[in-house]
Amino acid sequence: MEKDISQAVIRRMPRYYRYLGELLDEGVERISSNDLSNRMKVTASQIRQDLNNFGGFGQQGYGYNVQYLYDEIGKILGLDRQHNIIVIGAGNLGQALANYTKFEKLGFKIVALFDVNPELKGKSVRDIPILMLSELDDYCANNQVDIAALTMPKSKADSIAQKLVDLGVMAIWNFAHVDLDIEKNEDVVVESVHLSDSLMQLSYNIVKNSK
Amino acid sequence: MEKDISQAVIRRMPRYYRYLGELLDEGVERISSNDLSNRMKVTASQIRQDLNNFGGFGQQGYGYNVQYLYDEIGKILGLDRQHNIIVIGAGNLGQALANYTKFEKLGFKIVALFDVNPELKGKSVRDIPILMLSELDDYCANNQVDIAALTMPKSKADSIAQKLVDLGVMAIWNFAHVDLDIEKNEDVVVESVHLSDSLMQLSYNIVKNSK
DNA sequence: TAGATTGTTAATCGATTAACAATC
DNA sequence: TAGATTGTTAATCGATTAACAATC
Repeated sequence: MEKDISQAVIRRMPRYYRYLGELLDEGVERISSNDLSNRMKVTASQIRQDLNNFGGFGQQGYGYNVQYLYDEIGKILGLDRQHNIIVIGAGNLGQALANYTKFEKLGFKIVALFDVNPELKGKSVRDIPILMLSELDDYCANNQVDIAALTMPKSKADSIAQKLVDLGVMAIWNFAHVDLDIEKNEDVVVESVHLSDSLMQLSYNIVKNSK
Repeated sequence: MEKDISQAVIRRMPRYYRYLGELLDEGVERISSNDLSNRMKVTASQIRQDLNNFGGFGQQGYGYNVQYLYDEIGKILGLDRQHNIIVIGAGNLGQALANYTKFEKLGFKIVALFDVNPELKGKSVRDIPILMLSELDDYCANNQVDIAALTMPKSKADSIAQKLVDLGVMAIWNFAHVDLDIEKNEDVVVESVHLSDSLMQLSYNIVKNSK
């Protein structure tokens, strides 16, 4: 296996991708690490170092071709393939995720939502069906599921995460306010969005600012 | 001003708070940095270093009193005061935020939602009123607003963020898929939740894992 | 007191920045 | 060719870990 690239670098890649997308929209064809660094408020050195973890995408004296770099970063991030997502929990957050058309443009397709509330049975969001949690096993057996997003209460998170892994889902996008037991398992990819943690960080900075 | 504490440390504080809360629920009275490190999968050294940025909360030979440490970290994170939040955009995500009772327990109270869609006029979520965006100026003039959460499309994000700052809101919780211009302004606290970035990071790790 | 565990200094490791030779 | 800018090595900076004296 190749040397692992640090998480610090990985975290910055989507941001590069975002800025390159904006440049494309503006019709910019090429950009130097220096110009990009001014836009993004990072050092040009960091941009060059980060990119060179994956290969030499630029050209001396010219800079980087925006479209080419955009596509290459897309490949690095796995955006050149489709990922099927199921959402566990069809409450507001689950439905919000299902309504984001942005994700689909990036190759992430939400294919079904699951809930325990019988009132939601038979309903759908943007043609994405809401199924009962009891149908989960069946669904996973008959459909390709790459990612499961957990938007249900944290008390259920660990058991459902374990069940999903048993059903063959190898990546969990966790919105429950806990660290999942399953994270200890190296083979499972877990990415957590801890909204209350984010809010506390915000709060810390408010307090700091007001001093 | 005291020496700034690194963002790496700040990011870890909510996680400590979370684990201490769980310990409290379990009725654990005291814990050593070593025992906590086993639970959290970090080094005991890091825990002690992190905490000592803010003061000596422990006692040699004893460890840390869970309740005391929990309260102290709460104060550090500004959870000992109430923060009023308005949410701009009353779509699924905005309503999902309004429905999280968890935030309120942490001192973050969502007081109003704003939208441009006239169909939402007069409606409410958990008794939190949905107001029209045209009422924003008035509302901010007559109510204490500490934080504004942006859940509307990114095309509107910069202009609304600027407006909010002009109205005196000093912190923005940004869910739009852009970096805000306002972030360059040192006085404004901006915390962004970039869901698509998070998904791309997840995707990178899927690709890496499948190799 | 003896044992445990912190607070803190010192050592190590990794990430960021600077510098510049290579080269388009 | 001259100028620009990369890719990459070296230097710096900061964060993490280890070690241990202080002390409960």
